[in-house]
Amino acid sequence: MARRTKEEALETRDHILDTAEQVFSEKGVSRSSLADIAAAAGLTRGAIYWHFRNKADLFQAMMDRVVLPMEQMTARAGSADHDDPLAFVRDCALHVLKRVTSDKQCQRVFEISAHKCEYVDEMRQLRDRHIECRTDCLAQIERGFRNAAKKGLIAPTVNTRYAAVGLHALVDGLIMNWVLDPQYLGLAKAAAPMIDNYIDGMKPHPAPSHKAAPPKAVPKRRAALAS
Amino acid sequence: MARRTKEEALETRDHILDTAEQVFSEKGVSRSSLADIAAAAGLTRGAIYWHFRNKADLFQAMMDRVVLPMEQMTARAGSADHDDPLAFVRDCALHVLKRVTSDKQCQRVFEISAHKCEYVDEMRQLRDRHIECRTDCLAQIERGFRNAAKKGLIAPTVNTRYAAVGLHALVDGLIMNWVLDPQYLGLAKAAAPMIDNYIDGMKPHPAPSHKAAPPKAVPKRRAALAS
DNA sequence: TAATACATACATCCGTGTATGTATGTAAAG
DNA sequence: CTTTACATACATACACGGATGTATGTATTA
Repeated sequence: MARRTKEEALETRDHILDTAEQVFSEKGVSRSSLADIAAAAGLTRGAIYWHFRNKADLFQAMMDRVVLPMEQMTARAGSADHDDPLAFVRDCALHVLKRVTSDKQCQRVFEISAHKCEYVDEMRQLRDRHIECRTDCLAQIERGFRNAAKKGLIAPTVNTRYAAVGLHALVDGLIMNWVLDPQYLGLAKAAAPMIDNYIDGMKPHPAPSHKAAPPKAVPKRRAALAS
Repeated sequence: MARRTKEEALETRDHILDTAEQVFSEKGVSRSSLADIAAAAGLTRGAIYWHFRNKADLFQAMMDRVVLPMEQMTARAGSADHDDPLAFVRDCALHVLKRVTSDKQCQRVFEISAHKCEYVDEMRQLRDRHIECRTDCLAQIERGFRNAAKKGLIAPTVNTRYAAVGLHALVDGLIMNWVLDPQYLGLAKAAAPMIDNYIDGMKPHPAPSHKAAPPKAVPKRRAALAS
């Protein structure tokens, strides 16, 4: 073969990334050679080395396709211009979970990053980025919680920092465990009741006050938890 | 050198495992050669091949030293012979978290299994075991919750299955995130309030009933969450 | 014609597994 | 109590494949 048009070259690049996802998912990152990926893509290593500097660069590009849009979802979870900040945080968490369960590519990439790669050496920058992203995410959630606390939507005894860390750990733990073995839980259906279980636990105790409920029709939150 | 006594041989074996922990933690499992480990231990590959069949066998032995005792902790979280099953589940979760934060070896091994190895090929059996262990753990937690529900310690609207999955995901997520970067959270101090936040959210709403509280003095659970 | 988009070919290194060497402990035979 | 014989606990040496990076070839295309 030889040179193809720029469009086709971009298709080739995407095809390499798609194939890399599958090969990484099957054999793990470090056990996947560039020859494996090239063969699975119907190409040779020459094509890969043309589009990417090395395996780490290829891996990075593969991650970016999923992580970049995902980061945008959490970036505004704590924005102050909502009349129900608590529900907004809830919806953001659910959006992330829905995304993972519905988007196969997202699922594969999360599975790879969680259980099929090692955060060392070149991948270490990925770890640093992961931590940075987590810090931002936690800050957003906590902002949302603090806004909710000001409006009396959260019991004043709740530590918003710990509550934010807890929610993040809950969502993160659910994703990690689900991608490890998707059939351990119908996550798509369980997501809402589980998140609500956590969120509702933060609300003031006395009664499901009539002040907070009416604005948005969410009557069956707790009822959905019934077995 | 030559043959040493059986005692010394066992010491050598343990020393190899200790060294493997450190090397794996630094370079990741797949990038650590047996030569690296041998050199770091002041030995040669011959010694390793004497005590272990190959790297996978060595890794397995390293994991067993931590995982086996850990599995015992969760194995009886749901036993029915406690008057406060809910508090017992809580204590089990806290014990696990305390262990991770206080036992350096446990911390390193968890870090390796979470972020420094790939669950593929030979390691796949480790994945299967991980899943099996999780299934048992979930069953125990759910049993504890059901026992608590019978005693009215949990709101009847709570789905015990989802609640168990949630608690496990929370603890798992906390551990994974903490070993990734221990300084993101003072886990030792945050553990109790965070677990209590989750557990308390499951309790019946109307009032901190006088029927359930008196048996064990747990007056300040929610207060501990105050910021 | 020159840059592009790959394929092909080559040199190098690294890790594994195994085979072999070797010195010591251990136990039975004398 | 020696001596012999064998198993143990490693160290050393070798053969092999496999992955990487780069250099070069080649057919398009702009």
